[in-house]
Amino acid sequence: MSRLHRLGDLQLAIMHVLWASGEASSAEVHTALLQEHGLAPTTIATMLKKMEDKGVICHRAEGRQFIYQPAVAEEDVRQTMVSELVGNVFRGDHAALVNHLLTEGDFDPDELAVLRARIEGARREEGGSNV
Amino acid sequence: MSRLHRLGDLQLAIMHVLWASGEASSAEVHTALLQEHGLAPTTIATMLKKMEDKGVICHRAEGRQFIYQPAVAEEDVRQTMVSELVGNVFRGDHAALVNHLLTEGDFDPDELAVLRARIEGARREEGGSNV
DNA sequence: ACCCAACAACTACCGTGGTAGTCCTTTTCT
DNA sequence: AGAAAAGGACTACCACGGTAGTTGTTGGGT
Repeated sequence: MSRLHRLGDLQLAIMHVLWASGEASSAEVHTALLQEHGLAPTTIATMLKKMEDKGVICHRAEGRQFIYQPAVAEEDVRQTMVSELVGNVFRGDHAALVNHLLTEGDFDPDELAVLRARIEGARREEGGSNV
Repeated sequence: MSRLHRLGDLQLAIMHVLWASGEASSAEVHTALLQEHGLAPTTIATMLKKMEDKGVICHRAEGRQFIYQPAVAEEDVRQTMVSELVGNVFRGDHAALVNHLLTEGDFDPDELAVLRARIEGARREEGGSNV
């Protein structure tokens, strides 16, 4: 039932590296995040260890190196994080969040078209025969 | 420029009480949250103090009691929290979050209609004639 | 006048995210 | 073989959210 995966900023950044590349060594994650975060290699290694304890990633040894892989799907994490945001900030009103995004965000016409199509799809799915 | 207001779960729950009622004493906040959280009165009081230190609420003395008021707008907090979620979880792709919500969330037809209207509005504003 | 209840203040403690240093082992290069 | 580099293990620390007990003061009721 996809228990909740609440991740911190750095943890999410690391997960994105792993999701994108499928797997990566500590050093690879470090170099991937060096530009935006500029952290020490040991920081990444420590975080990877903590994340493995947490169960969101797992590792396999390759020679002396550890190769890490995601143990949770990006979709699951998104699910958890969005649910929590909706629950805590928007008091469970997910439509209010969409509204907020539409009001605040600058969407270009292409994105809006995609979203409109999505809504049409959801509407058909939801209402079924009668709408 | 509305610096970032990152709030925890309990802090958000407290803020909702204050936003809803305009102002409240520690005891009032406690009773308001008693059902869902069931926390000790001192816990609420401590949290209120920390939040005031943080600058998200302020208080005024009324007799021996402190009456707390929000010092940040709900919209500002939403802005911060959503921006952070979009940045950290969706890598800045706000449309992806809307997409996620449309895919995952169960919206009833009414909500969908409202959202569709919103999108139409945004589209006109964005791409169409000047506004 | 006195005692109790209310309430703020202070202190304490835990978990976790984030950051990093040091140490120990193993491999590799000279 | 011996030194250096690489990389995991262990330890340490800080900030902050969350949770709550203890203390001290003060105002109100009897």
